[in-house]
Amino acid sequence: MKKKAEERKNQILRAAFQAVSTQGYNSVTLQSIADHAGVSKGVVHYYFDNKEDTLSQLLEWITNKIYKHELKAVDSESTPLDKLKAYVNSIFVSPEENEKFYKVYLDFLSQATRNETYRKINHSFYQQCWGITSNIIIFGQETGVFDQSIDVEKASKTMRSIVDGLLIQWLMSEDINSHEYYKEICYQSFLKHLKIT
Amino acid sequence: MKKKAEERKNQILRAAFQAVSTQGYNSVTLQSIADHAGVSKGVVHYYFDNKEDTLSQLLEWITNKIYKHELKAVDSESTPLDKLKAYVNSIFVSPEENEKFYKVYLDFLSQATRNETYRKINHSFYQQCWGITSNIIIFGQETGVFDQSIDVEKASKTMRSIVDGLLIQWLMSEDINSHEYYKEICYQSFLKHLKIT
Amino acid sequence: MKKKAEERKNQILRAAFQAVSTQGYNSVTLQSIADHAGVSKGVVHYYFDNKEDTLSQLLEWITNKIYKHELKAVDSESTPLDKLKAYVNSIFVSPEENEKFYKVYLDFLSQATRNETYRKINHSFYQQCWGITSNIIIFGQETGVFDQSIDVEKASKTMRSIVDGLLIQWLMSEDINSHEYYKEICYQSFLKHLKIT
Amino acid sequence: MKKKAEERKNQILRAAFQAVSTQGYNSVTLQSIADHAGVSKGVVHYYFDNKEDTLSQLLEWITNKIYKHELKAVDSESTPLDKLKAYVNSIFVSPEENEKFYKVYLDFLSQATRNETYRKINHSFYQQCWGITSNIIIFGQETGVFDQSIDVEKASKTMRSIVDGLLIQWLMSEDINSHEYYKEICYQSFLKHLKIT
DNA sequence: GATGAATGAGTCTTCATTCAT
DNA sequence: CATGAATGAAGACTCATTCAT
Repeated sequence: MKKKAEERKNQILRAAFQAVSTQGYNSVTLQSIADHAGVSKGVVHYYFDNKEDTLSQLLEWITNKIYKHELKAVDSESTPLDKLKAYVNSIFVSPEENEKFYKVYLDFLSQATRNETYRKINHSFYQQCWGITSNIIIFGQETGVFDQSIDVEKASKTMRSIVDGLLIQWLMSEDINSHEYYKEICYQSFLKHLKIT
Repeated sequence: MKKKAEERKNQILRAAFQAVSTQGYNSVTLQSIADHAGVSKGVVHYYFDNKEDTLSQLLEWITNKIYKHELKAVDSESTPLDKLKAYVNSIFVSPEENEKFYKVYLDFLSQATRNETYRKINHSFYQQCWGITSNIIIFGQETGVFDQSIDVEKASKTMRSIVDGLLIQWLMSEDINSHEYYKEICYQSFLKHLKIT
Repeated sequence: MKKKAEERKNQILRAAFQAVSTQGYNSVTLQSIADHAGVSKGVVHYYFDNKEDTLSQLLEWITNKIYKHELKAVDSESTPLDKLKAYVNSIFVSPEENEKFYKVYLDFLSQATRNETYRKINHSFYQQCWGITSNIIIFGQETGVFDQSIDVEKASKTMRSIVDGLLIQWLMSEDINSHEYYKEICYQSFLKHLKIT
Repeated sequence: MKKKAEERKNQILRAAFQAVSTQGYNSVTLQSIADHAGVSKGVVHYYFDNKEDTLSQLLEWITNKIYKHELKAVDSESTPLDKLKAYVNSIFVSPEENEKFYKVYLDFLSQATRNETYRKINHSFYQQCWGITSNIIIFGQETGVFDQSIDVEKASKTMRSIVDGLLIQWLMSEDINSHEYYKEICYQSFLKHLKIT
């Protein structure tokens, strides 16, 4: 029985993701989420306390999915450079995916500036992201591929900032097909930053 | 008479900035903007067509102010490195100022993903920002301070992404006093990126 | 379930009729309609798209009711003259009823001059009214009671104009008790017009 | 000085007529009336107490103008039949004029059902209209052109109802070019009613 | 568990009216 | 006299939330 409830929640979260991505955090209605999920409005309230609860669980769910996706990609490679490449590839998936996710993610960032719950969830996500790059950098330093003088913490923050910042610029650009171009900038910036010797 | 109207609009835009920064783009009400400006609700409608008009003019006004502020800071220095330093200083003004502006700015970024008007205004802002760093980089290359091989366009995008990305991470951090720390990361990342010779 | 919704809509339309009759088309508020129906404001919006939708459905509902009432009265008689008499009786029901309906009807006529939806609904109503009198006239001509030379279409238009025009004059008169007098004028005008032989 | 004020008021009333005809009684704003008159909003309030005062003076002004127009037309003819013809002609002036006036007039009728001031003004207008036809009928009876048995009061009411009713039907028709047709119906109905011998 | 009818708080928006200049 | 800036009351509409079925 528990399983069924879990599935139901996932179904609603998936629907919520679609709905928020299309309509935006503030324009989205519980009715619209219910419609996307193919259930009635009451169901959403049955599985979630209220609108904010629904959406904060969505943030947790989606950031966790993204993190796992990135982690898996990095783990499946064995050299620092391959891991770095895999990381960038796992982030710049496709214009469609990135657009959908970053629209929602920007909404949450915007909310998080004034909502402690969201802020904390997002902070955890950042820590996970920093963790991935930290591991890559340390591994690279240990194997002599990356510059020894790099401050791991600082570099991780810079790398995350490049990812977020570039994808935001891409979203704001007039040309959605510049996706590949921004991906390139990201990877080259990473390399430059880690001063490959 | 025209002057008075212009002042009135600025007064309302200042109030709107305060109100949006505190309450957020979507929670802000025209009533609250009017309250912040110390005028009646009707006045806002007298000077602006509607809520969206008010807020899009706010975005234009605030990004323009920020751009001019950065430009002035950079122009007042004469060497590439001083200009770079001045640019970073003009961005990382103070925790209070940065928090206020970036809260509002994130709100607008979030809106811009689904609103062409906002997107365009923000795109113009980006072009202005890219322009500032491009000039610094080219100047540095001409004077032999920065690496000749740097792709100016790409570097400018990376630099803007570092600024945005770091300030977002700073906003999300638990420690608002890490402002100085993030500023440092920004400057060091810039230097590393321009491969000072 | 469908039936309940239908009843609810009728309940609201009845309430809307009362409200419009009392306050007038433009002064009526959805709140007032809700009050008259003994429901909350939201209910009206639940069953109708918006104010105009509510009121245009009211126009359709009320004109249809009037038409059916007139038709039934005429159908229950068997001679042309009796039908004519029944028609007049079905129109001039009582001062209270006529006042209530014609106040609302004048409101809609006034709206219909600038609103295609209302104009069309009202045009349909006119066609139904013309149909009733046309049938009476043709029946009268066939049975040799009415003048053969009467142009059925023209006569129907004149007859409807006499009904509308007289009831408007009655509404504008200082003496609401002149109802019977205006009814008499109507019937006599009809007879004169059909040149009873 | 008095003359200038009178002209000013007329200028505003003319503007109000245009504005009401286009936008409707309830949609019209004092701003729009001021715009049509080419003056500022304040001016309207200077010459009229408030919106209702403006519009009730408009009703008086416009009905008076119509009455004088009809009276003049009738007075310029010398035989009963010519007077009757002239009366119809003075009413069915042109599609444009009739449309403009009857839109406004229907608005006022609709208001008059719940506003004593308007009702009285309109009742006076009706008395004037009845007066015109009464005179024609009596003149026709005296000269032996019309049926002696006609009840003058009743016939006048019927004749006014035919005018109002037909013009309303014409306004509601899909074909605004049927103007001539409705005029014909009006004249023929009048003749039929007065039983020309 | 699921549905969707009902509620009502909260906002934008319009506009008559006032009044200082 | 004329202007138009300012006010604020009023109303349509949205939607999260509740709850009876």
